[in-house]
Amino acid sequence: MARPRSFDPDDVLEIARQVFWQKGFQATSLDEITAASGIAKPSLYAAFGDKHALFLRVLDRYHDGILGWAERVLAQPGPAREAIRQWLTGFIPYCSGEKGQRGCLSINSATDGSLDQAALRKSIERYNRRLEELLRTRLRADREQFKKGFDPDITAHTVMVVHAGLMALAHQTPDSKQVKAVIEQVMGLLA
Amino acid sequence: MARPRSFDPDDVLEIARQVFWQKGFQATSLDEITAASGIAKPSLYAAFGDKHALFLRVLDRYHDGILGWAERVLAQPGPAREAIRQWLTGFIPYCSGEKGQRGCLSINSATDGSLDQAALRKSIERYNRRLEELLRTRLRADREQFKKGFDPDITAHTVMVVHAGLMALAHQTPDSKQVKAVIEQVMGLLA
DNA sequence: GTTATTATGTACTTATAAGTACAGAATAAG
DNA sequence: CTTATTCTGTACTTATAAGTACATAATAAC
Repeated sequence: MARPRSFDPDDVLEIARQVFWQKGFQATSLDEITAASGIAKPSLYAAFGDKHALFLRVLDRYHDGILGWAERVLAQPGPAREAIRQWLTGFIPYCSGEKGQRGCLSINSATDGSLDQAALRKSIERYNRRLEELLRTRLRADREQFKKGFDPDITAHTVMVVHAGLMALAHQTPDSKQVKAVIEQVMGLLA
Repeated sequence: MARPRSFDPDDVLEIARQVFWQKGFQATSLDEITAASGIAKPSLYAAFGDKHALFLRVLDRYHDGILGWAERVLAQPGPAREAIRQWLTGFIPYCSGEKGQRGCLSINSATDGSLDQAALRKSIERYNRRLEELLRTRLRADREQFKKGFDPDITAHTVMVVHAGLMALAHQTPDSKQVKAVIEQVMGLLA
């Protein structure tokens, strides 16, 4: 028995993600988000809390999206090697060329010194832990396909490092061929 | 025939670097730099220009420091493999444990969406190009030490990606043993 | 010592952006 | 239709931080 909300919170989170992703947390003003979304500040504050809380919601959403996708790709039948190759390859559009310029929202946030609040660190940490767990689990399961002495745990972490590196260097708009070549070379470690 | 400057600009750049590195460009106010350095704002403006110009000076200095060190390490006699292992290993204190938390000033800046001014992008691009060139040159020179089909150019870039990844993940304070293990595994690509 | 010149420190202006007060609009229940 | 309740938009307050005006201090040349 009250006036209903005039917008879908998910739509606003989607728009906020675009703005935050483009300019970063600090440099994004709420006025820009109200301009992009058409939602006035009091409504944003009522729905999401302050700027940090809004950003946390956006980041969690971003994490969930990537984790869901990773789960699907890494659960594929066939050799672990191919699943992981496909996982890495899937990032190419996001870490090369024009679209890749903004890099990864999570890594951009992790490297932003002004964002070391506990909640954000926790969200990022959890995301990385889960991603690495997916890789590790898959590599462990297919252990016999690899050479003797193959260490799935270290390899999972190495793949995380490569992924982070590709996303960090994405801001220089590298060529997609170059990214592909690096992935192919790294696949040499999965043997 | 005038009043001499009461401070060494290099000292101020050193202090500014610490503050910028800890908190990031946006979150660092000039008041914090005046507090840390004891130099009042008008003197900073007279000596360095505005905040962006000061940061650019700091970043260039940072780049020069790492490039100088890389040049020394990579010019070492002995196998290229060992030189590069030593180069990567040298970053361990800066990408693990408490001290590693702040990561790499250059990568932190590259991933900061609010910093996409031309001058900064150029400085970072040049830095990365030079580093990769040092690696590539060294790998090319020792080409015969590697297996047939070894590609020094791609490998140089892969090492850059790993380096960037380690620095990006540094903010989670990983264990130095884990970093070491990743480096050792990646060294498997230099064969 | 005087003077021209450049640095320093205080205190200011100005702009921007986070967060909110409040009046009015929209709905569901009765 | 009335009313309680919650949302919306305008306009505000407040804080912070970039950049500067101006008076003063310190030096080198003469």
